Amino acid sequence: MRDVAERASVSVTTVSHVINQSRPVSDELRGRVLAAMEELGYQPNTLARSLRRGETHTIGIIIPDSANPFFAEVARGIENTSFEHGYSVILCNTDNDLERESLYTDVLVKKQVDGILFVAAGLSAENIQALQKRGIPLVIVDRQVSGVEVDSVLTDNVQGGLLATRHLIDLGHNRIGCIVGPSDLTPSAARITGYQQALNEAGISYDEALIVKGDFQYESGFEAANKLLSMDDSPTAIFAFNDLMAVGALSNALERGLEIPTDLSVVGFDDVRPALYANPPITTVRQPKYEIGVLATQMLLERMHDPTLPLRTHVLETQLVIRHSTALFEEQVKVIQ
Amino acid sequence: MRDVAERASVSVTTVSHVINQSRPVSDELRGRVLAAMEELGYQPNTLARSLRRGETHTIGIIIPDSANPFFAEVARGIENTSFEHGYSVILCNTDNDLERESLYTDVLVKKQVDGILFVAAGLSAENIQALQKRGIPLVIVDRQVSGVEVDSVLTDNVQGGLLATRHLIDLGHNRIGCIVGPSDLTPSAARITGYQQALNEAGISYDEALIVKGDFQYESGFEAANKLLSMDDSPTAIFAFNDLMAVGALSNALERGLEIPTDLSVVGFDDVRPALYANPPITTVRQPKYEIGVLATQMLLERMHDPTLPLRTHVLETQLVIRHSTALFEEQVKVIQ
DNA sequence: AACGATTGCGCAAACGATTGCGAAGCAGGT
DNA sequence: ACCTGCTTCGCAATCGTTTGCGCAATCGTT
Repeated sequence: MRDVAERASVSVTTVSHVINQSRPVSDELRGRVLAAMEELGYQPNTLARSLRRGETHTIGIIIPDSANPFFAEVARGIENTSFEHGYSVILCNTDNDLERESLYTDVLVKKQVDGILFVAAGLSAENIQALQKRGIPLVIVDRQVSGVEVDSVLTDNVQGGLLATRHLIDLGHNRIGCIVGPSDLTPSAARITGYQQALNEAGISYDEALIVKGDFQYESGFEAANKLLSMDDSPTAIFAFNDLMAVGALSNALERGLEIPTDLSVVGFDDVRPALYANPPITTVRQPKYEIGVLATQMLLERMHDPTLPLRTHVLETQLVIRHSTALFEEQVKVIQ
Repeated sequence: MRDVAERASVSVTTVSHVINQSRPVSDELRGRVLAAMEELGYQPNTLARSLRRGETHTIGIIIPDSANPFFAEVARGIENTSFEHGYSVILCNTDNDLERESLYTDVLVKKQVDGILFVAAGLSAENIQALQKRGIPLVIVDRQVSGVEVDSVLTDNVQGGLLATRHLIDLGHNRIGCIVGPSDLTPSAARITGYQQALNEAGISYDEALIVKGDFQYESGFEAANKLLSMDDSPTAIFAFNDLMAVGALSNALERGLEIPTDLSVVGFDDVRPALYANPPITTVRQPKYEIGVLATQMLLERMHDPTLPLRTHVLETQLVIRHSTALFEEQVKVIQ
């Protein structure tokens, strides 16, 4: 910048002002400065600017695994809208490792990011409050933490569980297997609630034996279905709490020679691409993944611009996407007879 | 930092030195400083340090789409090894938009990243040279650009095409449909070469009609297979240049009532999860995606530490992963008879 | 007791920008 | 001729660190 100033025979002050248009500059000088910048191939040093201005135009995103199709989509939503608003994003994968998560948040605050997006993160209420105390804008995505008020965007998992289960019940199923996620993850708990609620509505009793736990990965869905389908009184439908597990369940059923959806209905959750790619394409509960990312970063940006804003939490609706992995139970009975 | 110094009754110099262990400090003072830091909850400002030291411990990664399972994997490789070495990564998705790509590279140099990883980027030889002239460490991944020497890591796509095609030929196929990618993408061209080479070896003539173009997305694979399978003399096997298109092709075949692999063999490329999840699981040519990411960032780190290093280009081997979407053509014939 | 080494620390100048304050020049009004 | 008010620009402090240089005290030798 000094070089530019020199070449244009002006002060660095003036150079700064033509760059930022922060003060009127005569056409004469502006021209010289612009020319000098061009000739020198000058690129402003954002570090120095950030140091002085106290803003980095960078946000951090802390996420379990950006290679997981669900998170990948919300990450894209985040990255895209950040880009549109002139922000860069630092990507931090935690693999659900709490230590790595806190290591990364430390890095982010040291790097003076303007805000942090926690998606499905495991941080405690205390952690959050500590960050809030420091005045760091943040929003929590896809996980609610009790005991602290914080900006957050969630999806209505109870509703999602309800939708999926009702759909199956409407099709005539009354023994519905359930492949759930780790119980400490709030979304999973909420979906169970929705499941139970739908059973209640229909007067179907809740059978603990039909619940088997997975870890949201394909393999665990395969294994879970294996258990479910080798029961004496095996379910006629399976509701997996995410699509990856649903696909796993589907594979297991197919491997057993079952016809889908004739012999077994399966519904997933999330509506990621693999659900659509499956054969048959899997009925699922759609979460607006990309939009979640968009909304979350919009909230973050708003908070950054006005820290006094009241805390908000958005909860988004889910939507049942009916494809070809679910069918009437009556039909199945006929086929069997 | 000034506060810490004051509270410990030492100079900021000393504080700096205990933080960095860059100079011996008496236990007495060190203790006071550490205590003061603790009490104040002090976190060093990385911006200032970077400004002074001229290094940000941050790298940029420019990538078409981090939500694409292939790129997602290499991104994870990059992020992980960066993290291990104490580097953060700024994620830049381009969606193959050249303007966005150059916008992002500008941002990165202004943010003074220590290096840039271009994966499957579209930048020209001139762009690369401009960056090199500026002294910015960079490595190119998954795309070779001619007319300039630059660090890069590629996979042996010719070999990959060869492996896949030979496998099909060994199974007795001689009409092998080929779903290729955009022709301006170097990997696609190389795979075609491998395909042709394998045909030559076997004395099978190359039939232009069997080549149909896709865009590496599921849908285009579906459409391409649709064309291929409605030909009068339709192929008995399909080689798709990535797994997403292979899955699309599989879906189309299944929808037509074809049995896989009895009526049609299909092989993909990349070995991403969706290929494994498919029913039947798809035979594919594995690229070491994660390792590509790891290797690329190692190369970048090495160049950053020693800019005088000779330019290198690593080309990685592919590997045929045989699953259940391919079978002997003879058997097919028998079944038909 | 005197003298060079060694150890332990602080001063102040960077790094590359932004910005409050003030100075110079000029026009217009009295 | 003088004052007022714009307009246009530069000085220098500042953001929070790192680091070359130098000073003072201590130590070990002779």
